[in-house]
Amino acid sequence: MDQGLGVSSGRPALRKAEPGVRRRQLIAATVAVLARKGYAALTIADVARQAGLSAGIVIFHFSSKDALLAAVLTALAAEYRSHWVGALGRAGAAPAERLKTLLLADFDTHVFTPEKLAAWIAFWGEAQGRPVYEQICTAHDAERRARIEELCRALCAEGAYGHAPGLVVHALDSLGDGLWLALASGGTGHLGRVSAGDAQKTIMSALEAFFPRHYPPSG
Amino acid sequence: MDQGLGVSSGRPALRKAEPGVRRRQLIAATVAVLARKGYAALTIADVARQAGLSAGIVIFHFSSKDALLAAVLTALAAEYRSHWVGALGRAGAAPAERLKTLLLADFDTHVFTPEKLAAWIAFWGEAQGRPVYEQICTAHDAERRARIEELCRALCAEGAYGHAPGLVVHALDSLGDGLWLALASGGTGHLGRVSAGDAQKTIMSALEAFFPRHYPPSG
Amino acid sequence: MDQGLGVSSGRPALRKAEPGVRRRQLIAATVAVLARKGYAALTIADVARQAGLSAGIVIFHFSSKDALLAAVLTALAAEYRSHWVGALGRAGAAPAERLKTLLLADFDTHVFTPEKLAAWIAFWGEAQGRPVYEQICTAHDAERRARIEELCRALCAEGAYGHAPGLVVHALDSLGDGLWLALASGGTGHLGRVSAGDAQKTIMSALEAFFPRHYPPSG
Amino acid sequence: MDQGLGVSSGRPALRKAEPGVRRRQLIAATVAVLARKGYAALTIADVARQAGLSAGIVIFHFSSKDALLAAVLTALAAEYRSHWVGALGRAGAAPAERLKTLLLADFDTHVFTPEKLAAWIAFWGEAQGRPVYEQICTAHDAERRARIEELCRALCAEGAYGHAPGLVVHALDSLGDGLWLALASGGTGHLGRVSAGDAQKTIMSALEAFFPRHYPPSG
DNA sequence: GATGAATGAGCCTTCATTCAT
DNA sequence: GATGAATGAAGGCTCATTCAT
Repeated sequence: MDQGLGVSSGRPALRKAEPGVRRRQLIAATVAVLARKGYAALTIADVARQAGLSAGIVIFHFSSKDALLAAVLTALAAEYRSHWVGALGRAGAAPAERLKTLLLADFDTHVFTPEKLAAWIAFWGEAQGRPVYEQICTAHDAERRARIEELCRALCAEGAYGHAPGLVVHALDSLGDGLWLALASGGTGHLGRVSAGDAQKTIMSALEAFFPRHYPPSG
Repeated sequence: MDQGLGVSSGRPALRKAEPGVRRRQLIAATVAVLARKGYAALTIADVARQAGLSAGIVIFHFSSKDALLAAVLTALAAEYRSHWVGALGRAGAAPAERLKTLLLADFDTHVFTPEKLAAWIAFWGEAQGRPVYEQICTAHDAERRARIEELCRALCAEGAYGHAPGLVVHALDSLGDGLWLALASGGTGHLGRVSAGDAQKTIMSALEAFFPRHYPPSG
Repeated sequence: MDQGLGVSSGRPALRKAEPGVRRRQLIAATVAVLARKGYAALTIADVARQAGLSAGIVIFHFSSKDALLAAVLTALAAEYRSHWVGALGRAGAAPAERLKTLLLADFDTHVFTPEKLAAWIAFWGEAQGRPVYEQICTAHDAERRARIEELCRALCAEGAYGHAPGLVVHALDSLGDGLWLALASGGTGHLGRVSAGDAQKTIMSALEAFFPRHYPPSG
Repeated sequence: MDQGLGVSSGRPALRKAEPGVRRRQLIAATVAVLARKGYAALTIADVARQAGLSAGIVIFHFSSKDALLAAVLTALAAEYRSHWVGALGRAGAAPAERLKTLLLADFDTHVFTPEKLAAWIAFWGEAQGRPVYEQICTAHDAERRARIEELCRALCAEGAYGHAPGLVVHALDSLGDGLWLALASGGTGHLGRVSAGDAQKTIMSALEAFFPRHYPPSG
């Protein structure tokens, strides 16, 4: 359910909204602008217009454009983490199921809308030379990667595959990022227009290839 | 051999350089600034300073900042294509060798320096809403993808793997992009610091998983 | 005794303060900010923070920032006048004593704190082009100057000094202003750090020089 | 002769003016605006308009508004110093003549136009809390004050006046500042409109009072 | 070709003022 | 009376672009 950045923007401004609502509204508006115009072209005026508010209020709530963008990335990262943690919580105990759940969660279109994907990519592009952005992501990423690693090691041990688990982890993790890229940019990522479902099928085909005894090939 | 963007920047300006040299010099300077400051923060003045020239001359040679950036991306794409085309030309006739050659070529550190990778990522991040950038990449990418697809189909047919070739192509292509991301941003892409060699090993482990009869596992 | 601007600022806001208290509190806060940040950098938010109140209430009580500042200057001028008028009221009948009392009253540290001096100087600096400020001061100043002139003429007549009384008045009046400047800015006014006592001694040395028969040299 | 800040403003902009001319022109324009609108109300746009140039060029030459204002004060201080140093150079050897020359030099209307006086006062008003401004003035002031002190001590010794020389110095120095204030603000300084000639007469009357044997009373 | 002063559009940010609560 | 979110008008500053030299 959309509790995070899903505040629909464009509504008329209400005076005295309860605390936090304005921030969420402005963060959602920023994501929308980020997806539409990219990072470099985004202006505070765009965000304000998107939210149906004035430019002054953006600074009032976030102090600066930089702080707003950092808050947006933080919110995206928090929502991302809370999604995969939740999915893992609802998954069974079998490592194979858990790994599949974790990897496919990235392509749940209910949460990761094209807009949010585009916002992510925009941040990736600007992360170089902006240690702030890298730091915001790194903590969460490390946690998720550790889960993937645990599960891959469990599967490798159970299935006696002979893979170097580190490389498999690296491959599955990078594959996910690459698929997001392909999904978001539909062309820049070397591929034609693909859907989230295609990405999930691709993830599965990789799992089948790496761990055939745990994921019996469907084809 | 085409050294493309290899013109070292920062050298003192030479008067009366033959046409084309200045352009290459400025493109190399732009790549350097892109890697250091990212797309959004790049200014014409930065590029000029990096090249040891004046801001006016940048506009003189490229008409506008947008045109400069388009020229940079075009040059990167041309160099990229010429590299894999060349590698494929030097490879043998066996599909397995050709596929490996093609995929590993992306991580030849002689050509794809960290600086250039960073520049690529910067463009990816800004590609949304800038059809110009997508168009520049798409033509070349489609060509490379067609080669990968041919080779994968050949391997699938030869090895009777039962994979859906389309998914494998998608996986291998996206994996490459994800690895570039990991390589360039060392953390943002869900991963710790990795080397180009790690990326190549990871590619190989995927090839071994998808096509075990063609790439006998090394572990 | 009228303590004027002596309401200490920074205290927690009291609800339902009787009218006039809030105004005095805000005026005192403004003086404090004026002394700390100067005229140009003063903001309503600063004043409100200094008073422990909100920005809205400042406008509520004074209608506008300009009106607040005019009220502050008016209050300073009123307090200034009431001080020298009171001092003169307590002085004897002899012109020499009365002149000395009047001139030294400007340096009574009990009333003219460094904070208030700084606020005065800030207004002086901004008085050009702001006729409002000049008007507020002129009326009171003229009155005080008339007293000085009366007394100087009396002394000149009594002592047969041969001075042009107008020039002596001008000198004594300007000297007072110059000493305030030196006192307030401790360096900008051509002088090192000086105390109010030094200023009073300097005033006395001028009186001794101009009217030696009335103020027998102490040195 | 007016070499300092005397570049007349308002002239049409010439391309490629020799270096330093634009800076002087902009400093002169700033002085004019400072005199007309005061420190707080001065904007970069005002300065540019006064100089007949664009706002951008002000930043181009001075980096920031603060740096421009510091440059203006520095220029005023340098011109001030060079004026009294020059006057002293042209004066005779007698301390009495030298002191008179030094003190009256402050009121040479050829150099210290009403505009410049107003600019000085504006800086004095803002000097509190701006250590930059105080520092710029202090060095020069200390030097001038040392000269006054030397001369006063010489006169006191020669004339056996019995004054405390320190107080006389303080009085003469502060009197000068106070007279500038009176001159510049014509009312705020407790006085009606006065001329530079009045100020010089007032200075002379103080010298006559302090050192009657050196400056025989004219009245 | 090359330079760099100059312009002007547009952005971020500040801040006095308003007003619903 | 009092608060503080919200607005809107500037203002300082950046930067792509122009152009005289």
